[in-house]
Amino acid sequence: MSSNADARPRRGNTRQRIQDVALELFAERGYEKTSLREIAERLEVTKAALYYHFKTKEDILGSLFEDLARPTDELIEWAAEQPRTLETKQEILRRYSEALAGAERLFRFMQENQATMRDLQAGEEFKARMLRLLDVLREPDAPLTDQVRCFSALFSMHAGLFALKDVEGDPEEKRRAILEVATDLVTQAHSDRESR
Amino acid sequence: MSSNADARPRRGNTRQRIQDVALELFAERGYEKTSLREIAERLEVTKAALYYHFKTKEDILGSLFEDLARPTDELIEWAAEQPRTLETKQEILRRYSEALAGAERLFRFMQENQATMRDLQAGEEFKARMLRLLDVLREPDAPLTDQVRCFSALFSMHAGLFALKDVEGDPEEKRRAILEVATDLVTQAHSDRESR
Amino acid sequence: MSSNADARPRRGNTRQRIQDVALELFAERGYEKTSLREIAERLEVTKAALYYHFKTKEDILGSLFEDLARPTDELIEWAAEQPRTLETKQEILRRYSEALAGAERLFRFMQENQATMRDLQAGEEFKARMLRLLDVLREPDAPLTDQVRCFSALFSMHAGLFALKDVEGDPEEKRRAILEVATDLVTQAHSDRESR
Amino acid sequence: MSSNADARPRRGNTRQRIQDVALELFAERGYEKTSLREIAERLEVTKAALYYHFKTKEDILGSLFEDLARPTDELIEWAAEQPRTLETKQEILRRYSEALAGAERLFRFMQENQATMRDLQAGEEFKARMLRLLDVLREPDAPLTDQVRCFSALFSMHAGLFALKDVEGDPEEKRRAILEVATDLVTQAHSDRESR
DNA sequence: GATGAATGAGAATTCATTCAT
DNA sequence: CATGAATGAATTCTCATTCAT
Repeated sequence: MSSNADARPRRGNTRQRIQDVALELFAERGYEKTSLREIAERLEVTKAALYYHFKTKEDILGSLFEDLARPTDELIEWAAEQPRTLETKQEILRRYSEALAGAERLFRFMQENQATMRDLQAGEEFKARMLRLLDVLREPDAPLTDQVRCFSALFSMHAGLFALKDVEGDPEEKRRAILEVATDLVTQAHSDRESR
Repeated sequence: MSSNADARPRRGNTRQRIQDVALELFAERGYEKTSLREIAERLEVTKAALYYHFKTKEDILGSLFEDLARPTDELIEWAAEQPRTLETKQEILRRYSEALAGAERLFRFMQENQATMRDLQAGEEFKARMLRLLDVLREPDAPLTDQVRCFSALFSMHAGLFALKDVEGDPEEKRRAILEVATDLVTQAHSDRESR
Repeated sequence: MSSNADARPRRGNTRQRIQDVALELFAERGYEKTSLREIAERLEVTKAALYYHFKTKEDILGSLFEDLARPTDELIEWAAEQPRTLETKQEILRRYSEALAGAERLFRFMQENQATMRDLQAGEEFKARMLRLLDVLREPDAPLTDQVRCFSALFSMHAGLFALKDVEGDPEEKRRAILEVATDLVTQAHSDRESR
Repeated sequence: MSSNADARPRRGNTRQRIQDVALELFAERGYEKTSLREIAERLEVTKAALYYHFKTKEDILGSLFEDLARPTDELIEWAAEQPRTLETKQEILRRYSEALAGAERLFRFMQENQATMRDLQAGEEFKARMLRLLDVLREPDAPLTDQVRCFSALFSMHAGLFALKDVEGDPEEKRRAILEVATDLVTQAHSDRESR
């Protein structure tokens, strides 16, 4: 019988707690403006303790991506193998929307710290993934507007995550609205194919 | 014979040059990662010279907004006074697209440094402007999806500015494609009004 | 044979050493004219080390007060509880004179950096203490001259600490002479009470 | 017809105005904490203008002493020539008290910025004057206590200038009270001479 | 009698990182 | 698994001062 079910969960989970607090602060105040001191203080450990668990500051961020972006990664992997049908595309969006919702803070962080992401290893990787996803959605020889539509669909899903924060109602409802619009865009882009 | 042909061209333009270099670096490397030392070095002046022209680092950024975002400001002002017709909305997008193109680096900067913008005075102001613009485009009692469409239109215009950079072809063509998609979205949102 | 006889004696005493050197320099050259660089250099540590031990420059000074002015504080506490007899007053002066001698450099510092003290937290606190001490010595309804005498007694004790430095003889003898004059003044002020 | 009788008295008096504002700020916030920028701003001129009138910051302060401390200087000159009678001493105190009142801000400044004064030329000079004044008051072979009394008298007059500020009543009355106490002290010191 | 533009030196402070214990 | 103590490099900013105009 484990000793502390809901008591202060200290112990093997320090790594986890660092990640939690780090993500919270990174998302809240930005990567550069969050210092390791702050993270350590909020956790009531010393800065040196952080270095026991992670090699560098960038590493902490990296670990967040590894842990939180994996579902997204798998989704993209899966998507790349599907046939390029409309149904597939729609399903991809549906799943991507959920993936985003599941790691909201992380994606919000990315959205708001793009300049920072650019020279972080995790940033490069993420950008590559996005492009692969885009490649699944769009038709290479489609007119520019349709390409934009696909891009727009993706981007709106990202941005919607937090930009609609101070707009209105129930988050889940909003998510579905965004998904609907994105699906519309991709559908339209897909349909244009035939009329060419 | 004029005294300094190519000698130190230290005329009244230093302030301008600071702004130029600052915007360049801010956009390129991000606000926090750009130090005043770098700006000064690139200009071959001392850091103190920057402080002769601007009170703080934030002030430099602020001045960029004042100078570059004014056309946008005036556009929004104008937009707020127009009747809420479809044509108006389309015209607004058209003009906004141009305004964005005219201050591309600045808007790219904003897009990529949102976390930073959040606690800058200029950030607050900009956000407020965006919301006003959104208010002109959307119908307050429209269904959520239509609201999202309007938001999406705006956001895609911003993001498109630079996110399409590493995608393809002629910038002007891309801009028009983005504008077209945005217009579609707003048009669709507007038209839904009747079918309610 | 212990490992570092005269090697870097970098034990737990750094904080102390900072305080020592800081007080020395603050008293010698004034608070503003003493830079953290100087303190660090004289200690052969880096500036950052100072910040490990103290949050700010003002904090270093604050800590000196906390450590050195405590005896004085306790004395004032004690004084406030005594009956307002002449004997008490004399005893207070006697003790205060000793307290001053025990933290000579600190009081000299205060005396010579009043302008600085004014906007330091420690300054406010000290002033409040002085007024409380004065309140114990003087009779609230005594004539103005007697109030001045009490104030003068106190002030002379402070100033004497260092102003007599370049005057003459044995410090301890001087201290006693100052105390005697101060006692005279307070005694006179107290005696006047009856003749009113 | 003169153009500006009571209008902004600009013109030949800038030097004066600099001195006024400088003294005001020096006394208010301390010498080091007062920057030339502040002085210039309050005068609505540029820093460079200050340098037209004074060679350095220290020079501004120096000029204040030259202008304001001259009466004191003359007094001391005069005092040094008088016979060493009790009446003389009393007269000296009386005059000195008035001299102090006439340049209150300057003396307050000195009192509160002793650490600064120490390495200013004006500081050295002033200290020398004080010692000469002290030499006129005290008897060289008097017991230590009596020497202290003289010193105390002088010092109380200085300190009283502003330390009694937050104590009570009418300034002029306070000045007289201080003078009275100082006179008492010197008288006592003088009288002891006989009883030796 | 002043300004506009700049500089060189230096201030306080913060940060990511290291390492012996 | 962690801390205490420290560092080196950087950062933003301020100051007294200079000088051509």
